[in-house]
Amino acid sequence: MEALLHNQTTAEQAEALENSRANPLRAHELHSSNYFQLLNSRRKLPVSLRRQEFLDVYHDSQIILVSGETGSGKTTQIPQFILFDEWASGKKVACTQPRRLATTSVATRTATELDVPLGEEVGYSVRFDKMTSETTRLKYMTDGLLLSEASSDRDFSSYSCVILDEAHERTLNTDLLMALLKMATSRRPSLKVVIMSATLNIDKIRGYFPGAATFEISGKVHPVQIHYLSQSTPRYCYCAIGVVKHIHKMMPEGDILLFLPTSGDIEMVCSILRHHHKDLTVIPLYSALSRARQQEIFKESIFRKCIVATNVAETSITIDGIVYVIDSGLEIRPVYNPRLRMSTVLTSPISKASAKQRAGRAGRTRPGICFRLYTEETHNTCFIPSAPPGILEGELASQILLLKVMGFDSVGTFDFVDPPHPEVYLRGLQDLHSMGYIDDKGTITPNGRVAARLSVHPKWLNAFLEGQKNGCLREMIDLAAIASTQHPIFSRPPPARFVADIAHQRFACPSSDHISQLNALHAYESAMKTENRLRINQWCFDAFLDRRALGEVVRIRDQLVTTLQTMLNNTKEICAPDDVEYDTQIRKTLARSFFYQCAIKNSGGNYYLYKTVHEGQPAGIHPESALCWGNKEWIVYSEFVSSGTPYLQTVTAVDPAWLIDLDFFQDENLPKTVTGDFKQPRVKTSLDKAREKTNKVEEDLISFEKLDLKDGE
DNA sequence: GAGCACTGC
Repeated sequence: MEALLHNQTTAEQAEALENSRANPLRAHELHSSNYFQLLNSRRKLPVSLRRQEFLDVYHDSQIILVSGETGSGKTTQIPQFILFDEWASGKKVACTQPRRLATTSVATRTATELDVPLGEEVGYSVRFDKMTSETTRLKYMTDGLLLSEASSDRDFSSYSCVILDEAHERTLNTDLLMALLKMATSRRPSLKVVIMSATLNIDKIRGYFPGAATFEISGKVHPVQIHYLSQSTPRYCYCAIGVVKHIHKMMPEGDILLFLPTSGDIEMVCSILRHHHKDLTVIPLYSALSRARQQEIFKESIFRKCIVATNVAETSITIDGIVYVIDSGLEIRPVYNPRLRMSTVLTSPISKASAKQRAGRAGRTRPGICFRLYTEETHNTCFIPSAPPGILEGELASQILLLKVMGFDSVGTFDFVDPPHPEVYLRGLQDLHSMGYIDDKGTITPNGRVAARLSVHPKWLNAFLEGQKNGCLREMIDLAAIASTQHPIFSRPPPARFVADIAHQRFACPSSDHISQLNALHAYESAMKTENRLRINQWCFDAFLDRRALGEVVRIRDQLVTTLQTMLNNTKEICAPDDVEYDTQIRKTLARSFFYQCAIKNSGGNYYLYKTVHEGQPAGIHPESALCWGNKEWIVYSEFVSSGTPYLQTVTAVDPAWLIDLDFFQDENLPKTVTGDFKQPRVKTSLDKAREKTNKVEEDLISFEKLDLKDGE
């Protein structure tokens, strides 16, 4: 490698080094025989044939856009090309992925290809899992992790090149990184940036980097024949069942992948399919399932497999051997409503890009067929080209705070690929201000700096400070960790939902769901001390607690404890679970730190039991809550979500006396009397009707013949 | 007249 000149290498030089008996990255070691076998197949990849061309482009530009479909080998090969070219720089090459699993598996693959132990020259870094060392020169990492590194080093000074992979997905983190890298390149001329994306959405990104060079690679995929319905149907579940039946009875072997929007649909379709086809292996797949149950899809089966999945199978989990894809054309999408501070989820049509991606899942190993349960016209006229970027869909308070802590003050005029909606931005600023993290001028405060360093939502810092006063800081940290896991700790598997509810009773606190959660977490931790590993699984199973989620809670909690060590050292815990005051102190702390998320009994209306104080929005309490009967006057809530019906989730009863001295309640915000009828007529959409029908289990399934499928494309 | 997904720090 010593012979290679920084940013002046040729493909010939690099390939000569790759061909040599000794490993160029580890001069004293010889290549294994497996290495040469792999090298042989790598050289046949479309991208490898154009290495010199790529290097020419790379040498001439600071920013390079690489577009190419799956199967081009760009994710594993391009970083290696760059690694050789940047070797002499002495700095690292970073390659980001939007997901943890992709990060670790692609790093493992690349380390094998370069014939080095994972964690040495090639490593990865994701939250809670690092495989890197001083010798690491090529580092795969999640986009979120690079972003958090950037918060203390906005010049990316330890890297000579940053590669953002899957940029077309436009995750919030990737978008932020693109903005930060664009600025960093003007400050650091030696920093190279490579944006890798699928071909479909590249125009927007190209417009964002006007001077960037482009490099396009063709992919190697098998053709997929597309069939559309000639007439659309609201009964997508039954339609799907009909198509599965047709494929299973009439078509040659090959596994089936069916995309449905919700886990409820999936469980229903699975049970009907299992009932009617004993010679078909039917497997549900969605992210809330345990790892073990997700692994079922990879198991060998003597029968044809039919995997019924949500979006997870679109990007996160790839399954080989799929020949038939059935696409309902629907998905669940979360959208944040800044005006109501409410997150909503709705079933909506997917994008053309998603439809293409879903169809592509049929052609991974050989030519396949995709059945789309919508008409060609629907696809062409109703589907948007690609999913909206994440930055337009969510709440942005933590991202604004991050940019402020990095020293970018006028975030409103910040140069993004897509600037966030002004209302979301203003709401974020307003929230940060009311939490005391920015001052009247919009400058970050000392508390704001601490909050930005937390790995949970910044709003939790106020709960920690309040907890410190009331002697329940540890409990607040536990609650912050529980709120940050991706799955609830209380497991409610569909077939045993009500059994689970009964099992959860042993943890229930009648006045607070937060305390119920703490009870469950603490019971789990004491079980961890006394039971062995195998027994703990059984213990969680019996208690209907999600072990994966609890494990994650403990890891997040420990991370928070490390970040907040000084604060904890200065805090005396005066509360213990057997204290009479324990519950009261926790509820009081929650009340005083989440006062802007409180709701009051809605005496005027009988349709929604509560209304939020801040927004005056009527809502019910989620049926999972112990407080759902509405026997408490004042509550604070953790989440306000709507999937049609607005629900307050994870609620705690509070005493209004705890709130009265807060600034927030000294003005007109405090309702003296609650009047008014909040009963609102709701309009039923066609999707609602569709759902209703599919939820009724009927025996007369639509037979495939009646569907009248016609050939498309 | 409704207990809907998926990522990341």
